[in-house]
Amino acid sequence: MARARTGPEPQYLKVKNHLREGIARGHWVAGDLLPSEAALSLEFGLSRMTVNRALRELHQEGLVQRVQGVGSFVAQLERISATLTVRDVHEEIQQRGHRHEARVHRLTSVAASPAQAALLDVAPGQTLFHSLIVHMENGVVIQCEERLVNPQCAPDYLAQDFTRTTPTHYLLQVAPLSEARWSIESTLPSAQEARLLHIERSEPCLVLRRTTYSRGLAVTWVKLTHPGSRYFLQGSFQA
Amino acid sequence: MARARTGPEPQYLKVKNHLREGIARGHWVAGDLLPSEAALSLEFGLSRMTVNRALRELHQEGLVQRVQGVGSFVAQLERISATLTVRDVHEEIQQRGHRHEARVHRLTSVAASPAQAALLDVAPGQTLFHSLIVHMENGVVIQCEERLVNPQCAPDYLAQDFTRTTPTHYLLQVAPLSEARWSIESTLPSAQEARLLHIERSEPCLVLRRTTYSRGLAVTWVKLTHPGSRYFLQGSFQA
DNA sequence: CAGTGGTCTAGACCACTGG
DNA sequence: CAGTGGTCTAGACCACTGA
Repeated sequence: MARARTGPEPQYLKVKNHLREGIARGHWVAGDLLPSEAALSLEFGLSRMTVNRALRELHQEGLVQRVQGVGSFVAQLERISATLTVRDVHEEIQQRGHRHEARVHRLTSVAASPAQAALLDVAPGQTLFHSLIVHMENGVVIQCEERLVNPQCAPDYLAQDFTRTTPTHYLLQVAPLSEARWSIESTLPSAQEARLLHIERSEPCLVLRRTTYSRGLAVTWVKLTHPGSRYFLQGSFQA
Repeated sequence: MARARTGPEPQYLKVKNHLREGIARGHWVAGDLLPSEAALSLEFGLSRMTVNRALRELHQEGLVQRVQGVGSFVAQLERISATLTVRDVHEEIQQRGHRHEARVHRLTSVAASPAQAALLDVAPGQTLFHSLIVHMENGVVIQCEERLVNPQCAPDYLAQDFTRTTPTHYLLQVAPLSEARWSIESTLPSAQEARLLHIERSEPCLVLRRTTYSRGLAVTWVKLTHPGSRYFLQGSFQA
């Protein structure tokens, strides 16, 4: 997807880069007023629409603050944002050129406890699917995946072979993703998790919890537990 | 900044929402070909530019895959992305309506060890600034901030009063942010960190490491250590 | 070749801001 | 009021794809 144009650099990108570099070099600092669309149109000899696109995209990227009737300003970068991408384990491991294996420790239906019911926003006692799967990279356990699934959204969940596909992959096919809420924390593993991950109960774990919604319904809740010594998240932020 | 228009919904948003809902409802599923710009122009009675904007923005948001000469497709959402925002501690605590306090335990210059030199991409032995600050929310320690700073980028770093401003805030003023690389992991604290955070050495911590660049130079490296029991990251993903 | 998306123009009308 | 950004049009030319 990276831009692979053969032709010359688009004009709107020239404007974007001009402003981006000016900001990066400190020519304009946070809070400064940038040239207006009209001024940039003249300076670059472009139509206003083209300049507008450059400024609009910088705004979408959070680098520029725009106020109708006033002007465009360099944004206060008090927050540092980055895109956190949570990939499907299978895909992530394969991309590293490694071998992925999964062991299904549990795949059953349960009557929702009050706590479980709250996670998926259903009534206590309602039937839910519950799975517990351990994922291995080249034979080493790196993730323990405990999951609750709303049967309404994926009635055939229990019939899947999760040594051949992953719950994430299956559920995304069955129920198009519309929203997700997640959290990341650091905790000690439960006795069961320690056993499944082959670690001591004293080894810290990176835990990712996520609830996924489709068409306004909570489809699934998942807790992904990783040994802290074998897993971390990373990313970068540009501009 | 949230859209607060008084007038009617813009046309390009109508098209965006139409497509977004179709995807969320499963009318089109991952890999499906969406109507062409020309088709949508006719359907909605809009110019191609307006429809183009709708599709382009959906592409930028990762929901749609576009191939020149072929068409626009519903993207494979194998990855779940979210914007991870790392805020300035001070701002984060104030936003919760709480009181922020900082204690400066170290603020000195050091000769870079080989390991430290590598973090900021300078020569070993070069002078670096080293700070160790503890941040408290309503009197409770929630973050231990260890930082290395390149003196070239912030020569007056040692003269700042970090009980009144934060290093993040100061450095963003002095050296405009152009790039950052970060990682998140779960580890046990060092003896020093445990002491500063008032926790046992057996309590897991959420650790955020980040290197920040300005004008191509590494400005600062920071390690933010949080007690796992008192801190976690969270976020959401839409569309 | 016809159909797609990628870009660009030279206008236009509007809503909003500040003096 | 003049100046700003927000949106929209009806064309245009181009690069790319697949038949």
